[in-house]
Amino acid sequence: VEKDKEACQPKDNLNFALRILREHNLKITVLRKLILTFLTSSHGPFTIENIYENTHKIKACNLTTIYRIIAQLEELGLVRRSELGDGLSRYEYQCVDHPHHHLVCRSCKKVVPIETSVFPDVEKVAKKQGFKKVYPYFEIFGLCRSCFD
Amino acid sequence: VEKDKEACQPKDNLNFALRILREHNLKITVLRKLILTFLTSSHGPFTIENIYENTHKIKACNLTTIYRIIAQLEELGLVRRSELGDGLSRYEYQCVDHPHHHLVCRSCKKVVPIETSVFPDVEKVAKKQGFKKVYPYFEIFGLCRSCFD
DNA sequence: ATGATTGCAAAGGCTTTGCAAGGCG
DNA sequence: CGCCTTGCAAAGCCTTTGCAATCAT
Repeated sequence: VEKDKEACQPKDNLNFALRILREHNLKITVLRKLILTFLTSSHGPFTIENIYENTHKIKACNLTTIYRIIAQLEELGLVRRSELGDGLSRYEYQCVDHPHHHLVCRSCKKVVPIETSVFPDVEKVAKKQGFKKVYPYFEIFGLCRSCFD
Repeated sequence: VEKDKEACQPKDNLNFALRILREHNLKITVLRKLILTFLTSSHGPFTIENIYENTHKIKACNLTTIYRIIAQLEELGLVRRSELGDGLSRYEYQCVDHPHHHLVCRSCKKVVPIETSVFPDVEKVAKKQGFKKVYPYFEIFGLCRSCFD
């Protein structure tokens, strides 16, 4: 999915996502809206469990359904998946206007966003290696102050 | 485990690893040696399955054992784990003299090593975010030419 | 009304654990 | 010989699948 620039203003993320759903003939169900509302208004990334808990306290639902909806959103490019090294996938709303990398604490999984501009050569290096496309999103691991002894 | 600089010459990786094992009172078993020989002489990263297949064709062994040995090697800092996004952990021998990042094709999982010198600001940026230590190893995802339509 | 979506139960796939047998030093 | 290591079987966990019931348009 190619997103329009103008659609990514903070408050429009939810509406943009709903539009994408409609364009793909996907119905605007209560659960989809709840999940998207949560993701577009919170800083992630979140585990499936996180998303399930948040959603479930508002409306009874099933873990399986969360898995399915998130998979669809990822497929549509509305959600980005991150692997932080503990075997749990994490997800966050992906806004093309605010691409960023993650600085991740290996121990406590604390996540700090880092501007993509910090690594200006990524694209160039990738091209040189024969890559046609690189994602402006990756995880850099380390230990945050409180986890470093 | 802090590694000595002089120990990381290509042909010494195996001996270095064996020394580390001894220093930790871990026995030099046939399987441990086979796995380390494979890892120190091949370019990774490899899945547990990869390692198992390679080892098993030389000596009958059990998948469980491979998991256990690799976990120990990772704990010792001799092996580095990578998550490439397909749910399978991958491992490669980690030599402090040759830290590098991975450029990974999201589709075919092809891996190209990238010199850490290409991203000189990583450390600085991490420090500014309150991180005491960052690993000079991370994965950058993209699509290689053959997988890009 | 009708095709998409959800819940529930079960199956899958990778990984870990328990325990007895075997191996290294 | 004594403790570490391995094999085997079973359990754990997260995730996916099948199918019938329910919902959005």
